[in-house]
Amino acid sequence: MKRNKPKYMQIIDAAVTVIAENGYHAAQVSRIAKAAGVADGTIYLYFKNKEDILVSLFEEKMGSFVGELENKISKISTASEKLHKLVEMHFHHLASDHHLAIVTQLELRQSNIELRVRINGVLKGYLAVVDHIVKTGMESGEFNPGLDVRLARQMIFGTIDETVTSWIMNDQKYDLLQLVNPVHQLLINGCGYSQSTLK
Amino acid sequence: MKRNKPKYMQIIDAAVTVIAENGYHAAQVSRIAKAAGVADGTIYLYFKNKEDILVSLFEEKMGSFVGELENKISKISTASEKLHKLVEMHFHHLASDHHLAIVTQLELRQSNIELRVRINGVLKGYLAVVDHIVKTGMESGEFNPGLDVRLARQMIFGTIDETVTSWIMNDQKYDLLQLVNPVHQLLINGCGYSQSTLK
DNA sequence: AAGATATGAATGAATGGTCATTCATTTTAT
DNA sequence: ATAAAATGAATGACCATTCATTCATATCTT
Repeated sequence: MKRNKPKYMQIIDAAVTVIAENGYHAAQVSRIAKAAGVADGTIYLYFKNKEDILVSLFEEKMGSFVGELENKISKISTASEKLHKLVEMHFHHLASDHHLAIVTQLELRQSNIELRVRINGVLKGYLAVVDHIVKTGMESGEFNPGLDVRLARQMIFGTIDETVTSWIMNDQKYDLLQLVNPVHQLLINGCGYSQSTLK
Repeated sequence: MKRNKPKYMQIIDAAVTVIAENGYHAAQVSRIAKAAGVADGTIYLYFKNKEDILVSLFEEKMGSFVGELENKISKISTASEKLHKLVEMHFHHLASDHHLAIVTQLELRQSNIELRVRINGVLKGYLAVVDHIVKTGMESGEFNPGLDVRLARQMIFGTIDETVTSWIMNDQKYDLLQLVNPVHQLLINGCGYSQSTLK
């Protein structure tokens, strides 16, 4: 019903820009409307309320990303290489859209908890991909078979997320994609000294 | 001047409780005042504004923790054991005060970016401890000498933080302290298969 | 020692600015 | 001509902050 209405996407894109450039608190509905070239009231023809804009934004922008991710990763055989691709795609996705990166890493997190629970729902798909990689690695013998899958997932997601957030907070002064290899290396081998330091 | 005024701490403790139990948005100044057994106006004798309560809260509760951390860790010789102690103290600090854990992991993050920058200032001390551990390990040969210290810090902090946040979001259904060993193990050896799986 | 005076901590009702949301009306499409 | 979509001014709820006033305690005066 709403997916192929042009105004729907117009409003979402305007919201990303307004929130990224002015911050969550200054992102009044009327400002988003103006940026979308639409009347305030029009917003409410497409979204239940202001929060719904935020969740929809995340659903639209992240939902398709997870699809792509699943697709690309399914074509790779080793767990280590799957993980490498995950890190690369995650970094690329956000490095190629600074506005979206600011919104997801900083602004969206200012939402209340009820909203964050809904956002977590969207994240579930992403985390399922991580879990799958971990399980694959454990079964193939690439990864430690004694791993706690939940913990491994939390390490992988926590590390990637913290890396991106730091990058954003440092005004994207360096190239995020250059960190793909070292981050992947850290996830596989940790801080400890390891024989196989080459990818 | 303000540190030994009883009302100051009274208000901070009330704020932790009110915010943890009702959420940031429902934590009106008047509610905090009532919980502290104080008039609304009194708050403004001790705090510049509402945000100042939040930052002060974090400064008070976290500042002393970093001091303790530095102290304990300086008495340990190996980097791996230092890291183990860091994880243990971090988990213990939050597992022993659920209200504080909710406030730091969920509620405090709803603050605006200006405020988060101030919060990051407080965190700097904590992150310096992490950096120090990483450098120690690299010098002693315990850790991979090719590590990027910033990335290693982000992995360590990101993993710990994500683990605590997940624990909170799952209503603290399991014992956080039981995760100290596996998390430490993950940080040192990563997901990969490693000879030394015992601590 | 008793009263007079000063201090500043504490109070809480009132204020004022902000914005999300609504809806009567207009415009566009079929 | 009818329905559907869009408009944007008006509304009203919300809540941080203010400030005139109170009150308990300390200090001074005789």
